[in-house]
Amino acid sequence: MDNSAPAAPKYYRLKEELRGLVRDAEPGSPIPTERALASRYETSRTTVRQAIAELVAEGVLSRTQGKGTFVAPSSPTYVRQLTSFTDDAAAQDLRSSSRILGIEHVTADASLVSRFGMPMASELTRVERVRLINGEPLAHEAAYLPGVLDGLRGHLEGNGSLYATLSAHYGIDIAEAEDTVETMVAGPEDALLLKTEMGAPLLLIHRRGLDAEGTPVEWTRSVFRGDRFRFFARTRR
Amino acid sequence: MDNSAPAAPKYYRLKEELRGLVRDAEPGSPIPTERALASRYETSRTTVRQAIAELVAEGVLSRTQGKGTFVAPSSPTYVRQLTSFTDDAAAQDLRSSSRILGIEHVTADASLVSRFGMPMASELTRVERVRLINGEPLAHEAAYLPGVLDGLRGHLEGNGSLYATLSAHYGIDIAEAEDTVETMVAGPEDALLLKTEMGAPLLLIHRRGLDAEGTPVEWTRSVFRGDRFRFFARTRR
DNA sequence: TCAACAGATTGGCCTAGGCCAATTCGCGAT
DNA sequence: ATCGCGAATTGGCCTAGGCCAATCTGTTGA
Repeated sequence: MDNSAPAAPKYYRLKEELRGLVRDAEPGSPIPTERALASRYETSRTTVRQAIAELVAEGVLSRTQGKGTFVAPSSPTYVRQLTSFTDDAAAQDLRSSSRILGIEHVTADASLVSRFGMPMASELTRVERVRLINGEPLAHEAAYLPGVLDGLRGHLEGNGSLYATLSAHYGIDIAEAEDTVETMVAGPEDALLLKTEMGAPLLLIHRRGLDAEGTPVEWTRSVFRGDRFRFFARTRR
Repeated sequence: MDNSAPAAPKYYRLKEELRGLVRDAEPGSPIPTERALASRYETSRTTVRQAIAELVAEGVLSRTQGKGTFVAPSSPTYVRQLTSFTDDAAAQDLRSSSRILGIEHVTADASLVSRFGMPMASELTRVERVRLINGEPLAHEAAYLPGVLDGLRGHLEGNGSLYATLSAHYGIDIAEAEDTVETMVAGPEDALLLKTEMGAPLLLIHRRGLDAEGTPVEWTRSVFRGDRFRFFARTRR
């Protein structure tokens, strides 16, 4: 009779069931505890946790040890359109900010030179930051810039925009950017920095920034939360 | 003493351990069975399975019920660069092909019209396909094109390229494309069509194709396997 | 020689429950 | 009232093992 969906695993049916229950619920409102759900749906906590885990990965739910599981606040989805994080956020009426994890000078690694086509600069500046939207972590990125940029931290703490700072204080203008977008699974460090869970899907973006002459002047590795983020591109043939 | 990584979950340590073992292994070679690994590492099968599941999601391993778990063949990573799937594959020396799931005429839905800025065409043509690289499924996509395109199936079965067919037989030339890229988790249908696992990370891409006058002439929803695929974009300010 | 069948093997899914850590709540002392 | 402490609650992680389905393997019989 019913051969439409006979083989769907139990955790998946539960997941979709929960998704339906949550759809009309107030963001931030709690859902029943795992033990309660296991009892209500006559299943084991393991199965409930598997269903919840995928909904968390999709950004539908969020959970905290000791507190409970909640309907995820519908965080604004940040869309990457232009080349500057700060400009993009402003264009979407989002408050952007950054937490600087470190600024340091590094010597040009062979892999950096070859993989990213940087000119043979013996010294590079590395800027590692967490990018926040409305106070919530969205991305973790490390930018490499050729040369020794003195006083960069001070300038960055001022307005936050790397591109604006580079243009105003160092005469570096990024005219063109090449982005490569791929998926990634969150490890412990990513989970911590982005306040997400291990195993959550992330977007890994490598960017090469070029100036007006086509010379590479930036290479950045960014990791974005898979929920809360979309990448936009316009291509002409 | 050792406060470097005291709190890393067991399944994660096992995952990285396995990743190391597999790094130098021949693609396609089998790894020990889940039960054997559980015994060797003095853990439970549940924990082993969690470690393997993430490695499968990353494309490092692949497994089949009844057969075993294997080092994933290092599938070529398809990179989306231009606007045409067929052209991109050719540029990367990959054999591309398509499996047509259905071609049908649909009446313009309000959501289609509003969300994608299609002109008010009462009739649309919907083309649903699975795109393959070297015979392996890479993407599942559904394209909507304005108007009733007679004989489309025949032309598509000929060369496979939708854009080439539209240009040659229907006078439709896509000059510009707008892509939105986001993550997604594989459900049962996606897993089946793309020969991947439920819960595996996917890339969901919505494309709006415009002709030389800027009129929308295509809207496509594509789901790509998260391993095996990268998206490339070049942006000028 | 080869086909068919029976058992063993392997991953897919699930159960039942334990211990720990983070958080919350209530009660008692100040 | 308020602070502090301990118990209860909740998610995080793990164990041990069961049943099923898909696959493989060896044996048996035509």
